[in-house]
Amino acid sequence: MTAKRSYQEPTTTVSRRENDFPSNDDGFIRSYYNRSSSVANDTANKASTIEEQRCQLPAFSHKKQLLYAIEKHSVVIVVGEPGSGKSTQLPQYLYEAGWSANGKTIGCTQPRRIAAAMLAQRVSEEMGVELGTTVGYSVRFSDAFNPETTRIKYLTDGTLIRECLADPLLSAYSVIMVDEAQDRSIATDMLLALLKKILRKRKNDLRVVISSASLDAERFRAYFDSNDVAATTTTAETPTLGSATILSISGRLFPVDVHYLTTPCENYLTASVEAVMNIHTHEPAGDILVFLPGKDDIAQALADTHELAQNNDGLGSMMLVPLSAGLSQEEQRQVFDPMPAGKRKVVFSTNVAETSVTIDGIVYVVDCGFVKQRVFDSVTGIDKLVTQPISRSSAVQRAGRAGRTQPGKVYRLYTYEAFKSGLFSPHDVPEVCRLSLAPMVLTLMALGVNNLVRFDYFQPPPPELLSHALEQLASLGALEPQRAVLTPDFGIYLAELPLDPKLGACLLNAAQKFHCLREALAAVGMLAIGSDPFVVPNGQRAEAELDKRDFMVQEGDVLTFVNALVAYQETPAKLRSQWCRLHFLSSRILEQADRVSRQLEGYLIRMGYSRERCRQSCGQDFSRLQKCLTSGLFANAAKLEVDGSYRLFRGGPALWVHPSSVLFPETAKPKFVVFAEAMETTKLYMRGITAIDSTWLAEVAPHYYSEAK
DNA sequence: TCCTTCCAG
Repeated sequence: MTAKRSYQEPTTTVSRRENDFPSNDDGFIRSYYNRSSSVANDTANKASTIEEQRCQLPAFSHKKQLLYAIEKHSVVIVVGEPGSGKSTQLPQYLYEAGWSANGKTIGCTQPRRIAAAMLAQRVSEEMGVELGTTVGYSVRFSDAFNPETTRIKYLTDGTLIRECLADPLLSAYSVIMVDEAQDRSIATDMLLALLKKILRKRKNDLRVVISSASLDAERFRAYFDSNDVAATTTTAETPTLGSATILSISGRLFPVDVHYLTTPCENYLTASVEAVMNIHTHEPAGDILVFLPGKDDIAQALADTHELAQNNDGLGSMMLVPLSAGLSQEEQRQVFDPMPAGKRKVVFSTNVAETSVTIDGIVYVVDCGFVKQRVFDSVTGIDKLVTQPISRSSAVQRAGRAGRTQPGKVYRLYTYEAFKSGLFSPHDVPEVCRLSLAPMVLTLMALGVNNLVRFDYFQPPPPELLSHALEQLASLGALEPQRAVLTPDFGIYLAELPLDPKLGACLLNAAQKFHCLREALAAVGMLAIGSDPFVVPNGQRAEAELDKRDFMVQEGDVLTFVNALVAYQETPAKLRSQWCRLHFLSSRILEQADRVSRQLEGYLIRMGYSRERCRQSCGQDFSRLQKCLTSGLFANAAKLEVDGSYRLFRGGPALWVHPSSVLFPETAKPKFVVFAEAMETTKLYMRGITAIDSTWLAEVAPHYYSEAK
């Protein structure tokens, strides 16, 4: 039994918050409380027309202001909370005001594919046009637009960056709105920098709208203000434009009461279960959303809550649901199912529910205060998965999930003092400061950015990450010797491929040297997805493992995955999901990998490789495929140690075979391997392992390995 | 003895 935990009285919390929150985030937090809920909500207005609903959105009252700002400034930064209508309305206002009258397009980027598609759907309905005509979208693997007629186009920031490769000035667009810029993904940061560069060349005919949910707007303005946009010639026809200006749009969130622990908890898992039980026994109806760092935590919390609920009479009226990315559509659906009267839904979720997935009807949020984040170590070249305290903006975002449809409450499983202390940084560390930059550097170079150190980044990345990326690209043969220029026979093709450069190199080498594209496309498709297609259903471990033997080969995981994907691709489409169930394979993962490998085949064909070349198989000569994988992954070559771990040739920490690997049993361990990725979780694990012959290293990467060891 | 989340014509 765990000790009872007490929460501060909400009233005390509120008054303390207003008195001594640091002014920096004070405004943000308090804005939840001071929001007048005078704006009627959608359910109360079922009868109102689309046009009436549009007029009720907070964005509507700022329409004139926005249009004026965009007339006079080349960059407008819009700060708007969820529900303000900025993503749906702003592009429409611009369209109505004639910004696309010259045959140009108003683009609006989103960090996520689903958001782009859904917004396009919504806006086409509001405008009464068919999706794909005046309003369209374009994301990877799916689009609906017509270059002739589409005037409002939603796309992912990655797609727009790809469009830059073909049209460096983005001349098809008159306005580009970068939505959700607070996301700070590598793609968003890159896009901001590219747009700043483009603005210098398109002083008067391009407008940029940056929209962000955080109050960090000043930073965006400072960045764009340093652009020399207005400092050039001014004539009557081209009056001087102010550079960047800021506009605020209030949101439609309801007040959320914040509760902190009075004493720190030792274990966020037990604390979160207690919080759920407390809410369930003491609070009125309303669903609960619990934020936890990982899937394991979710499963454990769910089991614990289930047990506690069963042991307490009358508490069985809860419906417990897990939520994380990677669940099937079917599994995700029950998160959205409305509850019958008297039943309370409790969703245990990872970060997906913070931005990607929005669940209606959440009244209570339990926030454990932690998140798992990927961090890349440029010294070892190893990714880590680190559980760490969330940022304050993340805490605000999580809290906001309780106030979408009615006033709510958030229970933070940490103390107010801790929240106020340096433990919670104001913002998340942006991706450019914590991930491998090789893909970004490759794209920037393809766009003609040659001086990567002096490039005008939105936020300059750490030098060691940049030099690691340059070294990696050079070692793969993508750069001219001693020069930061892409090689014409390899580097520029590598930049075309939507892949990590290591995997792209495997693919190009398969086409150019090893003639095994059939399998290489499958291997790279699987590795790009990064998931294990073999599933182990509860209680069927033995059967699943037995069946996996049909695909398993001693050469390792990648070739085993290739066997599974090739077999999947040879199964008639109609039978595939049944075939997957029979063989304990995930049809979702194989379908994704198949889609990626078919898209990559399309790229190769456009590069001039024939369809026959793309279908060329290594047959039973697996060593060709193994060499091909070695040719891209040679920097991740490791040799077996006596304790069963592996070590990189250049030294470094002990690397372990993941228990899910076909090479996990002691007897299966080859002397030498290459792996696709190393990731530190509970231990430092290799992923996507392939057995190799050590003599191949000097053969495929002589510059890296002088001789076999 | 086990992996957070996104994304790329």
